[in-house]
Amino acid sequence: MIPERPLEVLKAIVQDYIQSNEPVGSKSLVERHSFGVSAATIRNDMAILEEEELIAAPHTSSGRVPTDKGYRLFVDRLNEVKPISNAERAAIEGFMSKSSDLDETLSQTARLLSQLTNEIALVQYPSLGKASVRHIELIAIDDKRLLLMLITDSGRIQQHVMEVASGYEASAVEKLRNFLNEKVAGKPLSSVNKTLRASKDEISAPLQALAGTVIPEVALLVDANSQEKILLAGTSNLAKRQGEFPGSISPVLEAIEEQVVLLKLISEMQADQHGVSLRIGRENTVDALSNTSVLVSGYENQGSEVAKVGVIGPTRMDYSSNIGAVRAVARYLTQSLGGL
Amino acid sequence: MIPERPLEVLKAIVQDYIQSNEPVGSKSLVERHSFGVSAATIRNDMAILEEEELIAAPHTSSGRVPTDKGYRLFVDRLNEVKPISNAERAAIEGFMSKSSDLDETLSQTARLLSQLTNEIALVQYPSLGKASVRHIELIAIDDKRLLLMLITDSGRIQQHVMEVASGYEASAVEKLRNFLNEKVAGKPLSSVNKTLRASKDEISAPLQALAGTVIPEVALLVDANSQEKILLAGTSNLAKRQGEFPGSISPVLEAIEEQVVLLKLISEMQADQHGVSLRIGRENTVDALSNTSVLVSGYENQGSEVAKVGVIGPTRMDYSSNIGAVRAVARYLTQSLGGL
DNA sequence: ATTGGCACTCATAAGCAATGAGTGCTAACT
DNA sequence: AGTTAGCACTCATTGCTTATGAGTGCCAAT
Repeated sequence: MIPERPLEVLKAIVQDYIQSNEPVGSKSLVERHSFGVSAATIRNDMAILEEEELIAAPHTSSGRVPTDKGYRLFVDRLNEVKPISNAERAAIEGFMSKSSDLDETLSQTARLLSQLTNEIALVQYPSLGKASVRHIELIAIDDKRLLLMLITDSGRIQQHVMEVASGYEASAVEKLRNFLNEKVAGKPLSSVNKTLRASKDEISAPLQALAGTVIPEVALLVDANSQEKILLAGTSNLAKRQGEFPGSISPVLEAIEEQVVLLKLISEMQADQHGVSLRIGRENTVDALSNTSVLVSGYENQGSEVAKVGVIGPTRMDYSSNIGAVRAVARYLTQSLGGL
Repeated sequence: MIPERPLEVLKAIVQDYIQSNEPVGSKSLVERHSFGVSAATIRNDMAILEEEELIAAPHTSSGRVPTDKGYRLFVDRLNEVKPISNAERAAIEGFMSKSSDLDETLSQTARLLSQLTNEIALVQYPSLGKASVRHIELIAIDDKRLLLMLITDSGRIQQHVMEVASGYEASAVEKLRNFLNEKVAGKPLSSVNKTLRASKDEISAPLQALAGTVIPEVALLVDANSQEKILLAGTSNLAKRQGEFPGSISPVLEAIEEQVVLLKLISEMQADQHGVSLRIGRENTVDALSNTSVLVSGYENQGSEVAKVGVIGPTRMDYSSNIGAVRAVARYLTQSLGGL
């Protein structure tokens, strides 16, 4: 077990390093914090920390830098989450309450969070997997095309224009619409395909032709769009702090533009005691993100978590503030989703 | 008037500089191109070009670099647009023909163009200003909320969920829907508000209450959403070539994330003889983009230009290839929009 | 367990000469 | 008049050496 003071030293190292982006040495440490002991003593403590691989020296005889493991211990045991300031709270509230449109709400949330944290913000669209159908709409656009819409209880709206053999009856469209809604409205998305397949026979003969075209499209919409989607904002924040960043930022940008990778990553993350989930450096299985930390929190709709919201930044990000900000934003997002 | 050979020299300088990103000197110039004259002669020609401010020297006695004006003359008079390769054509065709969904088509286009050019690609959503209404849809979600949808002939779909005083009749919704479509379907968006205001009195009494809530929302949808929208892709391309970029890239990223600025810029741009429009360096009124060139082409729907597609990159981009790529992508986009 | 002292390391900065690509200019050449 | 060779000059870049100094590790003393 690591004794008390060395842990305090680690905490100080993390804080100083986050602030200065310079390896921190024993001397500057005793200057800036009042440990009541001398630099030599701190050096002994640092030796312990290095032994435990909580800190490392970029080169022999230079200051120390926290390792991923060091950051991990810091956030798990040493860090007090900084509550967001009143100004920030005001900013969030002002931002959030504006729109009742899902797309807009989410993209505003992303922008807000990136400004609050100075990191890259990500907002995942409410997952369709857990959602249920609120309504299916079928609209005749012209005599050859139908617009099919799928509205979920999270407010997400998917639409698809499809070609149909011309010459269908206007009333047929309406009947089919009613039929579809009767069958699947209120049901979870995951059951839609099965339900529709099962009730194929119940369709009256004159509708069969139309239904034959439409139902596969419904299936397609459900499937294709249970593909998740992520919104990003503040990519320039990364570029801005490029100097502070070890190595090149472009692989990072590439990785996060690759939605599939990012989705896989955040879907693996489960909330911890703070209500957030954090991957530090190499804890991210994605190689390009080995110098970054990913911090997410879930937000809810109708009482269950539907998706994640969070930030991506250098491992030496300000965990105290960022955890607070992400948590707050997730909470407000849940709230404003309830009103949608 | 500038004589022939100096222009050839300028062309060579631009080509070499685009390729190497190093100031180019008289000696390497005669080595790589067969002018049939000596380096000293080229130096004289370069003196002329410098006099005309077509090239400049970063510091005394170093090679020369084209100025914005130099690039301008190059693209206007010296550059032959490189037709896209068969491989590229195949890539475009494969990419484009996949989806019949507007959102997807556009975002794929953006990704495609960024890969083709290795620049940041931008795709503007079809402008609502020139579009007309294909259909208005009004859907009861539950007893307190209505979903209002506006579908334009370009395939763009806008929707908005609104709260209404509870207790409306299902039939009222349908009647109002019919009424709205009768009035504005097929009409240009710009006339919708006026038309609806004018025909307010024609609404039968029982519908008045509902109409009073809905019509302002329609207006809102038309107005708020004639706000244009731009899709970006390949921001990492900029980061990747960061070394080649004078100064910092982060102001550039910030500027293009600021949609308003970008929209204003590209809306000012009018196609030239090549079918594309190009702003080089300081020709962009936006300060942050003084080291970048913006290259766009219009794409059409139903015979008239509805929006722009293009790339943003360093002024020393490969104009020959990029102009070809942007033009081709715009053409294919027009084509695949026709099928939507 | 803590501390002062001390030798040692090593990144960084500063100074300096050599290199070489590139220029501008002049005088000779066609 | 246009072209060229020659030459002196500029200046970024490179490599080299030499401080400087922050920081370490370790030991003997407290």
